[in-house]
Order: sequence, then structure tokens, then C-alpha cells
Amino acid sequence: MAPVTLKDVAKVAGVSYATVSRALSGSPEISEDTRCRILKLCKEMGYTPNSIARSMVKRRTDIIGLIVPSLNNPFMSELTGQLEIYARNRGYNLMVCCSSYDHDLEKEVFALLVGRQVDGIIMIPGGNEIYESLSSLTSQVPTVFISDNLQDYPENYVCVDNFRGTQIATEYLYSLGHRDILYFGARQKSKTHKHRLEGYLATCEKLGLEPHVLPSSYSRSSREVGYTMAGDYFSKKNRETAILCAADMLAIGVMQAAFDAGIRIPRDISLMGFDNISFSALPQIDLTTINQPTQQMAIAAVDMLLDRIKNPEAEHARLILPPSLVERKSCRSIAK
Amino acid sequence: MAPVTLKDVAKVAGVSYATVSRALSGSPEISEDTRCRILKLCKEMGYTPNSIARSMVKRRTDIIGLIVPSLNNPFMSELTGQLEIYARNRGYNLMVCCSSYDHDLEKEVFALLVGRQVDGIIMIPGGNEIYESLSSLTSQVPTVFISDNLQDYPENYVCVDNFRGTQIATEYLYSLGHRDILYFGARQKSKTHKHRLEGYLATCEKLGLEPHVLPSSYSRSSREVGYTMAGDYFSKKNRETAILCAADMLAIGVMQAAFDAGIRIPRDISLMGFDNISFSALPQIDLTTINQPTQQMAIAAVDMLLDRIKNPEAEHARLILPPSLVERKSCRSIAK
DNA sequence: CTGAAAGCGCTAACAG
DNA sequence: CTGTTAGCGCTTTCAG
Repeated sequence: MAPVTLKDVAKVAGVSYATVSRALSGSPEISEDTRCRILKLCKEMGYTPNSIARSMVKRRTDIIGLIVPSLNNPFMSELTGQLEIYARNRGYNLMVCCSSYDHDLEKEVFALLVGRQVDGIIMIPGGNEIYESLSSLTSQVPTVFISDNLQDYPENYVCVDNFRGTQIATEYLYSLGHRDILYFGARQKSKTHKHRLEGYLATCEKLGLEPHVLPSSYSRSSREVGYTMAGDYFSKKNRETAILCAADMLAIGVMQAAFDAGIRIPRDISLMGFDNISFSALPQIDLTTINQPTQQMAIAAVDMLLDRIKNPEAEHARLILPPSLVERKSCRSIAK
Repeated sequence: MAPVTLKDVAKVAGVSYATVSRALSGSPEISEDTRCRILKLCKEMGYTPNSIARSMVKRRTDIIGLIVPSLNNPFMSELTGQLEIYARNRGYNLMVCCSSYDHDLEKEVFALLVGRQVDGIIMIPGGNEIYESLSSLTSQVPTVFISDNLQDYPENYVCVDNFRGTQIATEYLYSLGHRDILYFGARQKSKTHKHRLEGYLATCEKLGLEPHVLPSSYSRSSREVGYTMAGDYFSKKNRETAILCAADMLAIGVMQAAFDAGIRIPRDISLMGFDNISFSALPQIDLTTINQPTQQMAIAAVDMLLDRIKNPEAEHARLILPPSLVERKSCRSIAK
């Protein structure tokens, strides 16, 4: 019942267990003959190397810790899946912890993962006020964030170019003939949202449009928030012909409110989101949006982390990936 | 830079390192005095216990391996999130591997996790033909499956009562006055699907209905499959007044095909799904369906696994959880 | 090319 | 109550 160890194999093979270790590790200082013999024996005996023991001496685990706010959010769960697959292909396993958007939990699981001796941590922060309180921990283990809430912090991160995203979106709506575009759901406290808003504002200025901004006082961008805010909005007279939402989930809520108000999308008003979550591709939603390149982000984050692990003294790295337009059916041209 | 160890703390405290170990483990054989002193010192020095070393001697890692086909599927990612949170509250971390519905990968990552010395494995199998080829591995480590594809296999599992689910669904549609109900998308090779189909058939018989079954020859139940099959179906004359889909994703595809064909749901035909994935709750979808109690399943799976870990010689356990009806807007009453 | 032995950081007897 | 010591399974010098 007890698992087969190196020693067991060595005993049967009639060699020292160092020899077995060498056979397995592909060391050159061993004859092809004995290597073959031992490898065969290992298989026969059902030997599985104990990676805990190996970690003990190698002082590394080949484990990456991942801290993610929630796996209910399709954007994050898809990203998690990508991270896992890519990390495994590079020889690492993922230890996943959900922080539930809770700062205290974020710190707690971070410390937990450090205790677990993970070689590095990838963190998708749930909010913005986490970096200072985390700095004593991030100095202990290579860490890469996936977020752009940390322009001003000395951390490694990869993110999408949020400014560029809303710029693309605004230009697209402009090209469709829209001149009064509402920017919907800007959250004050989020840097990500700040960058998105700035991209919109800068583009308005460049194109000579008057900006219209409907800020959000909520702490998350959910469908419910979009629905509530849009309900309010639609109850008044407005001259905007297009709504650019700060997040897809908001846009989905806006759709519902529009439906309730008898407003048709895109006939009466055009609607755009940001994120390209999987919901948005459903034919029943069919939302034109800005794509975050999740796979690229996952690959980049893992690459960056492995690089930090190899070279812990390196400068902080930043990678800002380009977003792209995903054209679906929620916007229409009103150009004459 | 090298992390602080027990020895370092012991040296500074002027005690043997066994004493420090005792202070940390909450052993009773130590004076309150020295414990306090040592605990304070540990904090000051920033000592973090090395759980690898601990695992080495305790011969357990407090890690659970999770094998999941994909995190793109909302049902599975939500389940994964629940599993993680509950496992962590019970003192375990989750090492997650995505198998991408690939049998070979399922075996490969299973072996990988065994090598990682996980204390147990929770597996959501991607298909049906995996159990035999896995049996040499499942005997090495406590394993719990989340699936009912293994009625006939000597394994631990938790699942939803699929038979009961379609029974509830069929009875519900019957109560709305439907007498011609199409069972849509039954996959031959899946035991889960077999049970769902049987629940439908048995209920038809009980209620005196003539069963109508549209089987699926595809290997997965996607939106695309639902769309294609329904396109075919709607192109012919039919007398069914309701469609019961074997999975929510199929139903979402059916909705789209119905829309294309100018058929209105629920006015022209009622539609039900099975799974209650998060998509289905979107107001734009609003699908009446059968809920799988993910949280209960997660809790039960972890509980069952921890129980097997504590008591490896126990009989195989099975837990079949009750599904429930989630009434939304995709069905209408046609009773007079 | 192979064996012997030290040691990774910690726990758990066993002494004192 | 505290110290000493023997490992957990493996890698890696260092000898031979």
C-alpha cells in the first residue's frame, strides 16, 4: 500500500539509490545499460517520483499560485483556464485560490501560497487598494498582476490597453455616424475604468464630439447595475444615439432596460460593451464590443512570471496588449 | 534573501528548534511563557512555515487535485469556484488541471497529480470511457467523481438525479397542458443523457403521453449543435408544443433557430433546458430549466473526499442530489 | 561509471 | 517543560 520509493527500486535493482536517481534525472554519468534496466524496473514496479521530496532539495516546487476574484465571472474563468493550460505546458501546475473580491482574503491566500512555497504568483486583483498592503508579500515571491490598476506601482503586470480600447470603440461609433455617444458606467475608484474613460474623452476631443458621461457609483459592474442605471436613463429624454458601456455586463443590463422601455437595439440606439465575455457572443445578445485578448494575456503573464522566477533581480516588467474590435449586431450606421 | 527557517528562529530565541515547532503547532507540552515569546519572535522575523517540509514528514500535503474538462463552461467553472472555497475552508488547497475533454490528458494529469502527492482527487470526467483506463490510478489515491456516468463502476461519486430532473421537467410541461413534448438532443453514448432520457420516457408512460425523441449524434451538447438540429427540425411540420432539451446550451441554440424561423418562444412553442447554467438566467434568454445544485455538489464532493482520505478502506460512496425546477419565461400554459 | 553520505525544513518519538 | 535525534524521499557533492 505504501508507495514505491527510489530505495525500493534500488534494492530490487541491486544498485544504490543514487544510481536510480541518476537514471531518472537523465544524468549523463551513467551507462545506457543500467539506465534502461532501471527505467524498465521503475515502470514495472509502478514507481512515481515524489515531487514533494524533490521540491525539498531543489528548493522549488514548479507550482504557480493563482489568485482570482471569482470563477463565476466568465472573463476570469476563461483566463484561468488559459493560464492553467499554458503553465502546465511549461512544466508548472496551478494552485488556484478565489479571493471573492475581498482584500483581507487576498492577503490571506497570498500568504498561504507563499507558505506553500509556490515559485511565483499570478494575481488578478479584485479591486484597487491592494498593492500597498501587499508589498511586504510581493517582495517574497515573484508576482505578476493581470490588471492595469497599477500604473503607479512598482509591480510586474500585463493588461490590455484600456485607453486604446475605448478609443477604438469611440472611433468605430463615430465612423457609423454617431455624434452623441454616451459613456456609460464609469467607476471612479477603478484605474482600469479611469483609463477607459480617458480613452473615450480624448477621442471625443480629437473628433470634436461633446462628451456625455454617466458615471457609476457602484463598486462592481454587474448586469443589475446596468439595468438600474439604464432604467433611470431611459426614463428621461436624451439625444445620444449610441451608448458605450464600460463593461459588457453593464451593456447586457442596458439591453434589458431598453427592452423594457420599448427601445430597440440597434434600431433606436446603438450599444457597445467592453471585455468580450462569452455571454456577448450569444446570438440573443450579439453585442459589439472590445475584445481583451485572454489567451495572449495568459501566455504573457506566465512567460513574464517564469522570467521573474529565473531572474528575480530584474526590473519590473509591464506589458500592455492591444484590444480589438468585435463587430456584432448591436450597432447600426446612421450616416446619411 | 533566504527564507527564515525554524532553526533561525530557534537560534535567536536561544532554544532548540523542536521547541519552536511545538510553539507553532499548539502542542500542550510547552509553557505559555515561551510559546508567547517564540510566537512573537516568529512574527518579528517574518517566519513562514514551509509546508513542503511539513508535508514531507506528515506524509500528506493538504492538497486536493481537481481535474475538470474546461473552465470555459460556466457550469464547470462555477463548480470549480465552489470547490475551491469550500476546500480551503476545510484546510485544503486546490491544484487544478484542465483535461480539455481529452482522455489521454485526463490520465496524464491524474498521474501528474498523484506524483504531486495530492491527498485526493476530485474529477469531473469529460466523457464516458475513462473509468477502466483510470482504475490503476484511482486505486492509488482517494478519488471522487462528479458525474453519474458511472453507475456501474466501483467509484465514489456525487451527481444530480438526472432521471428525476427530466421527470420534473416533463411533469411541469404536462401541468402546463402540453401533451406532445419533444425530447431534444439525447446523446447515445453518455450515461448522464441516458438517465435523462429515461426520466422523460418513464414520465411519458406514466402520464399516457406518446414520447417524441430527437437524438443527437454529436459528441458534445453545444449551442451550435442545438442550432443545427433545431434548424432541421423547424424546417418540417411538427405537432409538438414543447421542447425539452437535454442541456441548456442546446436550448440556447434552439432559441436562435426558432428566432430565425420566425417561431416565437413561448408563444408558438415552449422550451426547457437542463443544467441551469448562468447564461440561462440572462433576461435575454430567460430559460426555464432544471437546476443542478452546484454548491451542494461541491460541498458533498469535498466532504466525501475528505472522508475517503480519512478512511481509505471504506466502501465506495455515492450521493445523488435532487434537481429542482427553475421557472422562467420560456414555457407557457396551453391548458384550456 | 557507481556508491556513500550529507542535508533540504520540519515533526515526532525519546530522553532528560 | 525542553533538548536530542532520527528520519520523510530525494538530489548532489565527494570519493572510489
